Formats: sequence, structure tokens, C-alpha cells
Amino acid sequence: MTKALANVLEDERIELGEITSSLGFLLRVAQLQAFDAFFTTLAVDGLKPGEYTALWVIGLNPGLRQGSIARTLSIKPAHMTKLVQRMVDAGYVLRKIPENDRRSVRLELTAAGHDFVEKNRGAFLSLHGAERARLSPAEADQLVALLRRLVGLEEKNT
Amino acid sequence: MTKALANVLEDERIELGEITSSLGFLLRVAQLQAFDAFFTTLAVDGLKPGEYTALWVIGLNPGLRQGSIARTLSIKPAHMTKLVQRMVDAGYVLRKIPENDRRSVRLELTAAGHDFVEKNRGAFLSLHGAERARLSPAEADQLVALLRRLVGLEEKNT
DNA sequence: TATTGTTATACTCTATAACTATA
DNA sequence: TATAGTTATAGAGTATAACAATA
Repeated sequence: MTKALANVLEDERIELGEITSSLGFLLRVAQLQAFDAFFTTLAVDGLKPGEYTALWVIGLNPGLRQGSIARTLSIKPAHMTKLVQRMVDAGYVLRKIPENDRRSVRLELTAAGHDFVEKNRGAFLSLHGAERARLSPAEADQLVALLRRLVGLEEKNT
Repeated sequence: MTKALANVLEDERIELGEITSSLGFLLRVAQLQAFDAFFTTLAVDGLKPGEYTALWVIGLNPGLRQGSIARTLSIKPAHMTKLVQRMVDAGYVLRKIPENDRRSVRLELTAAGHDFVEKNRGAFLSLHGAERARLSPAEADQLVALLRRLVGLEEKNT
């Protein structure tokens, strides 16, 4: 106990210097915390952030090619194949091979897939609440806006 | 070519909906981009973000216990062992077993380790430049400040 | 008994290339 | 030839538990 306390105290005295102003470092720490929050809140259904996001995007874009979704979410083709297999096995996703290009795979949600997305929608989006505990609502909105710009999701400041 | 172009066009039309306001999603995308920038800029020396950060912290806190550094950087003990082995093999880090507690390992940089950190310091920190291309300097500072607060590195707004 | 770090195992995500089937 | 997706393999990072040495 005393030793454990000593560790914590030592940890707190660790000097980090300028890396605490490094965007890369801050993004990593923030993402680790966000993932923790995700699993704490949603582990119930055994879904992973990337899987839930994929289902979400398939739901919004039914019939889209597997590769398009993979590129948009920065998922590598090899990984995407396995992810889709899991979603198909879970009964959430349907694979359709179009006649005009039988190399490609088009994805859509099953009824169960839609239910799943809908059921977890609130929890997934309300991660905001947990994640933003240390920020005021206005600051949180500002952070989201800045990240969207940083990432290229918005071309110009409105 | 025509097909490849078609893919890009299709990708751009993908609807993402409310996840683009999800902090978790934005943080993941931002971090992927930051890592890309890191490897584009620094791949020269074959260093990885986590390894460079560890060297940096060891340099600022010579003699610190391996476990303390691992906890501070959210590196799991098993992984930390391998990371330290690589750094020792590379000649950047020295392991010292203190007499008063021979279970623990205290780390410090070798001269080569210091040189390495110093040599890549600018490139590592100036990642900012590449990462922040889409933001003005003021906005970038604001983003860093908000992330620091989000992450708990700053208790109160100054 | 508890703690520090190591080893071993397994699983996820990533990286890469070889492969198939289409086009 | 090029493309879409798959398979196979290897690596990094993580999670977990069992372990040795020390306290």
C-alpha cells in the first residue's frame, strides 16, 4: 500500500516537457481515453468502435461497395474482409454481388443490423458526455469544430 | 483510370451523418493523419511515435522506474519490456538495478540516446506544422489548449 | 504476501504480397 | 492489364495470466 502510493506520487512528478503541446501526443492520449469511455459504456453488446462505425456508414449508404467504405474509414482491405465477415455472421450485414460487376461487393444492413445501430445510437453518440466531462458544452463544440477542420471534413470556416 | 476515378467520386459522396460530430470518430481520424505525417517526416530514423516519446520522457526524467514511465504513457508492462529491450539494443537506453530495491529497473539515456532525442527533437515537435496545415496558428493553439483540458493535463482554465 | 518486471499466449489491427475472378 | 476482393503471413500493440526475484 505504501509502496503503491509512492508509485503514484512518483508518477505525478514525471516531467513531460514540450510533448504536452504536441498534437500527436495529445491526440493519442485523448483517443485512449475515448476508447476507454467507449468500452466502459458500450462493452455490453461486444461491439468495437470501428465495427459500430462501419455499420453506421453502411446504414446511411446502403448498397455501397465494400472498398468505398473501407477507404472512407481508413480500414485496410484485408481487415475489411474480416470485419464484414463478422458482421455477416452476426446477422447485421448483407453482401450483394451486382450483375454488372461481379468482382465487387455491395453492402447493406439487415433488419437486425438496423435495429442494432438504432439501439446503440444514443450510447454511441452520447460518448460526448463522458468524453467532454472536463469541458463546457461550448468548449466541446469548439473542439469538435477545430478537429473537423484539422481533419479536412470542413473546407472553410463558415 | 476511369474506374479508379469513379471510385474516388463515389467515396466523396458517402454520407457520414452525425458521427462526424463524434469526438471519438474525429480523434481516430486525426490520429491516423498525425501518424501518417509522423512517418512521412521521420521514417528516416525508423523510430516510432511511442518509442520516441519514451526516449523523450526518459531523457527528462533520468533514473525513473520503468513501470512509472509505462504508466505515464499508458504502455502495458509486457509491451514496455520489449520496447526497453529495443532501445537498449539500439544503444539509446541504460538499465540500472538499484541496490535498495533490486526488483525495479531504473532507466536513463546513453550519450547516443541524448543525441538521438536532440537530433529529432525539431522534426518531432514541428509535426505541428504538417498537422496544423488547415488551421491558423491561433486556432492550432486553441486546439492544443482544448485537448490538454479534455485529457486532464490542465486542471483549470488559466 | 505483495510488488516489479519478465515470459508466454492469444487476439486485434496493420502491412504486404500473392492469389481469384472478374473486367 | 487493371481492378475488387480474398487469403496468407508477419509484425506491432494490447490483454491476460503465470512466473521469478525480491521485498
